[in-house]
Amino acid sequence: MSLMVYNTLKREKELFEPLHAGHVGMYVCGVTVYDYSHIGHARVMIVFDLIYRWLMKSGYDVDYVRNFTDVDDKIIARAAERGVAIDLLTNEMIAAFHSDADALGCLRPTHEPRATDHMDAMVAMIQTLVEKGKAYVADSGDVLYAVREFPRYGQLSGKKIDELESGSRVDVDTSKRDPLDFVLWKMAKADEPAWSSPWGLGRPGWHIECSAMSCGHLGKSFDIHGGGMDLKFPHHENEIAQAQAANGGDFAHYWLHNGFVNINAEKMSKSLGNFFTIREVTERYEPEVLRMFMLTAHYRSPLDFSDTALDESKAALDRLYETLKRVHQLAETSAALPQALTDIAACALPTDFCAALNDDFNTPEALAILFDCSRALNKGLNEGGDVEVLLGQFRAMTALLGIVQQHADTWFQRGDVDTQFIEGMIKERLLAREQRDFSRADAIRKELSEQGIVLEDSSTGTTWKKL
RNA sequence: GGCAGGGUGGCUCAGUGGCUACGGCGGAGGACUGCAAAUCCUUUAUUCGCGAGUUCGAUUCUCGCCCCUGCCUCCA
Repeated sequence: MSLMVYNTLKREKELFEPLHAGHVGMYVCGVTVYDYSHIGHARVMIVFDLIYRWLMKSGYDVDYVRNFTDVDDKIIARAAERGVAIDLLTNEMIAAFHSDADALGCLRPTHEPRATDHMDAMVAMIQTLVEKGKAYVADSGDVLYAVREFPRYGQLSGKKIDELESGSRVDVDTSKRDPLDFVLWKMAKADEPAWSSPWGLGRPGWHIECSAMSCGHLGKSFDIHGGGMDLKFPHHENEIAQAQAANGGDFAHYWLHNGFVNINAEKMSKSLGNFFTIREVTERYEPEVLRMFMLTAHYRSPLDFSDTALDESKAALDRLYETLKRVHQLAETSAALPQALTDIAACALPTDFCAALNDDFNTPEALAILFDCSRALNKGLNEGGDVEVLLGQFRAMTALLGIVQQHADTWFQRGDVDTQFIEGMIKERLLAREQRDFSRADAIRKELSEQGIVLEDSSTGTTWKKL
């Protein structure tokens, strides 16, 4: 089966063919670590985590690199504001990022470089650009990239230099040869962190960081470069210009961009105040709900965030967990544990599920297949048929998507609950039912229900869950 | 203004040149149950923004129009 991916550079889906057989190099732009990550970041983490998982499942040896931008104006400002050292702030935010990503079920990339650990590579790349006449030292002392010296500038975004300049909102900086020229090396101001370079003390511009880190880990040419839609221009455009001009290689072959998380159909942003951090959301919803929510839409589509949408994702997930719960019940009563419960690696994915993911990572379609499987499984469980194959598929699909990874009881019985009290009430109700004292039984159920506890009677006994 | 991507049932979200337009949420009816819950079954868009064209046939291709979002400044 072959993987088709939408390549922003070509503006069409194309067959994915890695540079080196059996191996994939993937670089994804990470975050600037000056604050907690928001749900927009969560989308990038989850989207590329899924892509990472699918590439590995497809048999590729994947080098997945995601950076941390740990030197930047915002970081400097935030550290000053808080009166703490920059390291302290960035280390704290990186730790927070990891705990968020882990909670969302994202696997750690193979490499997570920090910009400050790659200064030499950045300086070297800038030096090459200066030597090749693609960059120059401006009157301000900053080193700038000369966009006019790179004829293919605009290949990714489809923008033309002249069109960009007419109606441009860029403030004209007189030290620039062209208003679009961007900073490669910024001269240090007093009290700012600085590194030495042939042009004096300073620090790198944002764009060169990613070019240096990606090429440093993956080579001059590699397979996939990803990031959020808004990074297409100017960030990725500039990365291409730098890397191609400096290395002469073709840089990344496939450019993948995920759509935005919107609030009320508008882009989430701090200026609009419609901004949620991952931890704010996961305080109110299980992290898996957020992950599920991200998978319900195709990765390139915009995704409207709301409590209603989250509630729907929660409901959808509950449905899947109901199936799992029944499987657990089956396992408890049957002599031999189904292999699918003990050995997920041995479980095969359905062909149409694979086809969905091979079609530009179509997770909504993949989920539809999962739900079909869930229904078939429920039915098989109802009718007492052989469900081994279906169960294996169910487990394999949920494992790949990174959802339904908890025990059903953990999922349904979480939160503030007095288990002993509930179990006691259930026993009392059972007794009442045996004596056909249904009004007493119903009173017990009502009392529990008022505490958000729902009872479910089945042939194997009564179970409960918390709403 | 330039560039990019959209408009599919009450909501959400897939998809295809032609068989009954995927799935989830919600609604209705039924089976099961002492009654529920959960589950299963049935049902819920003569129709895919509007108009025209291509075609034997278009929601799917082409053109025009209307509307929405993003990028063009830091941004996932």
